[in-house]
Amino acid sequence: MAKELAKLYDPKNVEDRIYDFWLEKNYFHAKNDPDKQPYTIVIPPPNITGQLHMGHALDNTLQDILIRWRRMQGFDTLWLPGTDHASIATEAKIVEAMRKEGLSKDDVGRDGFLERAWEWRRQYGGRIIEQLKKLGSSCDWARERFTLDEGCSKAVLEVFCRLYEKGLIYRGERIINWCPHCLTSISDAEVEYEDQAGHFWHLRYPFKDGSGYLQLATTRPETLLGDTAVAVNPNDDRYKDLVGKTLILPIVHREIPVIADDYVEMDFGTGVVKITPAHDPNDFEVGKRHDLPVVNVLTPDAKINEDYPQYAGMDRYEARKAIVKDLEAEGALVKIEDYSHNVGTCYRCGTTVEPRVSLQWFVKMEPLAGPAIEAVENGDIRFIPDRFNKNYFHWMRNIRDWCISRQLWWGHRIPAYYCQDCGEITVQKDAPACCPKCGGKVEQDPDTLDTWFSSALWPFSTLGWPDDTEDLRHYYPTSTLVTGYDIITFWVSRMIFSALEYTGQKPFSDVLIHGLVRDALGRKMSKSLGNGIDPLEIIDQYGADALRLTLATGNSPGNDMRFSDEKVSASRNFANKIWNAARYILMNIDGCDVPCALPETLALEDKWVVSRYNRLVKEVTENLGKFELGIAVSKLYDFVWDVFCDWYIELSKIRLQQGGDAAQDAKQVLVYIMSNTLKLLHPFMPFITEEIWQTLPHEGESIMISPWPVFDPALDFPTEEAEMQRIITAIRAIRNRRAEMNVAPSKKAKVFIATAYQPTFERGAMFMQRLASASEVAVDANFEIEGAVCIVTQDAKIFIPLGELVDLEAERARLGKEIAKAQSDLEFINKKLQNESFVSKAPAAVVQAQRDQAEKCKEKLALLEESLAKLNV
RNA sequence: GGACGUUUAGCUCAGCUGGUAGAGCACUCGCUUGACGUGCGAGUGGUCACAGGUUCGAGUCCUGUAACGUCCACCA
Repeated sequence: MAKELAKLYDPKNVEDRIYDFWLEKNYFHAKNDPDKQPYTIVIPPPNITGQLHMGHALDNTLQDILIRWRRMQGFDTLWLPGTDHASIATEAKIVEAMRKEGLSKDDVGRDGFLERAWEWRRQYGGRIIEQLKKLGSSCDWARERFTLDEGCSKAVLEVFCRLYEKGLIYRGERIINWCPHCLTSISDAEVEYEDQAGHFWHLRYPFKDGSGYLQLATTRPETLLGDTAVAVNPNDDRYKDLVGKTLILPIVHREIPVIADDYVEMDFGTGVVKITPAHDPNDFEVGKRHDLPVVNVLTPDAKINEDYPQYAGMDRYEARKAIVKDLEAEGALVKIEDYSHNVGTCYRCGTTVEPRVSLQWFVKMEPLAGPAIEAVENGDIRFIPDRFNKNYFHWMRNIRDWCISRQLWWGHRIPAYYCQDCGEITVQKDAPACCPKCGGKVEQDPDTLDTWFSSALWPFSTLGWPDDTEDLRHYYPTSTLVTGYDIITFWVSRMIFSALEYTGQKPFSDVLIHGLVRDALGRKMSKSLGNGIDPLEIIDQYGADALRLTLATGNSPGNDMRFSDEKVSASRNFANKIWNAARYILMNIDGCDVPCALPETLALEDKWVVSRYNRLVKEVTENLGKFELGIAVSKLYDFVWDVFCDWYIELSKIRLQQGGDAAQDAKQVLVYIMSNTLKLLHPFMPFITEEIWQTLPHEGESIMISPWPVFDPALDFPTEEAEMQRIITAIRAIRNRRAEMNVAPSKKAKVFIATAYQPTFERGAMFMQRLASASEVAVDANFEIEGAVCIVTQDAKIFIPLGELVDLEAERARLGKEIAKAQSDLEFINKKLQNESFVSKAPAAVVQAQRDQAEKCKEKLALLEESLAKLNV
């Protein structure tokens, strides 16, 4: 940075250069220093299909703030980056790309497909990583991982085999959620429910013996093809005698029994339910209890299968129409009612999921959930804010087995081998040459694992587990996980039970939960709405620091936030403000000849700003410790703009103009406060703080590895702070009066101050000259100036002879107003003090404070009245 | 159906363990102030969603209501 700086801060000239400097110096690299306390964050790995969006920007800004802060505090920090292979999302992209070439998965085969997928990952997988760098993320890129890399895959195999041996992974025929578009099973967590308008079709199923019929209703008439029973409640007197009788299923004309099951609600509808075990999860359970046949009527892409030639090939909605028509023709349709119900959809593609019976692999969850619940209950793992405990507990306590097999090719292939001869299942890490039981030929399960199965291992698989590595020993368990509330169930919960089960340790101590970044109108940013804001465009326009500051400002754990251009430009303005404060200091110091330490003697205003700064250190550090990043940054904002720029820099101008020792002291304080404040600001705005810090006198080679400021009791100056505050109050009061009276700032005026704090105001005289347009300042304990404007503060009576400029009437009115205000204030306090129960029950200090205030109020009132009286003379 | 969150100045939001409400933006007035007009100074603007309760005292604690939002469960 040259001495002649541009008036405006231009991030484009700075950010890439600084980032390259950090990389070159290898500052992001975690040294694994056994003498230092570790602080570890593993990144929530973004999908390789993804582009950086605002959610990532927020998530990673928060992580970078924490990491940079802890690094400066002297921790051995590791922020471990990486990406997720995102099985469904990536596979869908590849399939789509192939479709455009006129190819299908079957055309290219498994190996050909995987080749394409890896090529895709080589080409695009690094894209989001480059985008994270633009944000300033100080990740240890040398440790970058990928969920499908060798190490992570090794961990996946290890876990799968261990769980299988322990009986916690099993294969079974269950009803699962099937996405007819992605053509794979998905877990319960991957289903999103939405309200959809639908219908109730009321149907009649006749008895075989011709003795009438049972009436029931369904929202999915097409599943009737797969009905294998009709159920009623065992306690339902209406139907008690009918249980065991046989019905004829309309259209199909198959015989099905009437059964009794508690699952049926008597008071809902007619109290009769058709049971389709193959196509409804509840019916599946009923079917199991009653040993009913499971009749599948749909193909994987949700078309009617070959068993029903008249409908075969129709998709489920076409079939519905056709079947309703046929039911009507057969006289089985009673009526159609409008009905709105919740329908499960695939969280990836939005297609309505189809419950489907199939052979899948599952993780038995109950034994794993126990310790996971306990770890949060006993405080080993903390959610911030803690209200998310409730979500977590609810999910964990009602957990169902986790369907982990996916009918996809892109992912970790299930290490299960089936003997083609004897049917033996062998689960092991390496493919067996032949069946260990009969020596027959074996074939590996074609399916892969749920993406979340590998991300569940992320905090330790990335550190080398299952091997006992140095990194694992030093950096694990990790410290903080930063993520949005939307993936607590998908990811956070699964990491917790996985870590406890496999490593015997928690995966992390604190989980900082943040909300969603919404648009300026509070809407979720989404592709379909087209209201997404591209963080890279914001960076391009305003700079990464401005974006980061915006995301940190007002950020409160767990709460959503709105993003708007106005906020970013306010942040950009703040960056510019800092830039100009630095410019001012650099213009006034001669090169780097100012030591970056406080001078031996501190003037009143120095002590004031140092004391304020010292308190800032404490507040910022404390709030970072509580994950209140928004509060920390707002304290910084206020200090920089209000305390340092608006007051201290203005005050410093007096001594800088005087020159000599006084000027030298002021320069030192300016440099000291500026460079230390930059340190506090660095985690939030890394680029600009580095750029400025490098130009100021400094020790060390980078702000990002400089020591974090520490609260110092020796820098606490409460007396001087209060003293300076009196002067500031007086200056404000004078400016206020002058503004009210429309006195041009260029018009200087004498100021006479009558006060009990004579020394204070004598010291403050020069400040008033500079900042309150005073031509000269006289201080005395008992001034009485005739024909002057009188300003009353709690500490002083200030007279300004502005005779010719004063509108007497206006002044009278104004004084009257002020008296009224003082009176009502006094009244308010007196009312309290006259309240016996207040005086007796409130703490003594509070009562005393009120008494003091009443006294001051009385004094002020007296002064005001006196002034008014004088004016009237 | 269950749980949670939000409701404070025109807008976006702070307000910790209860002691006469704050910031940024917007608005009004003034300013070629030797760092910055992406700026400086001064202002206008709020019965803190509503109703009860606890307390000497409630934006702050408790109970309930309403609106908006989110998550979970789900009756065919």
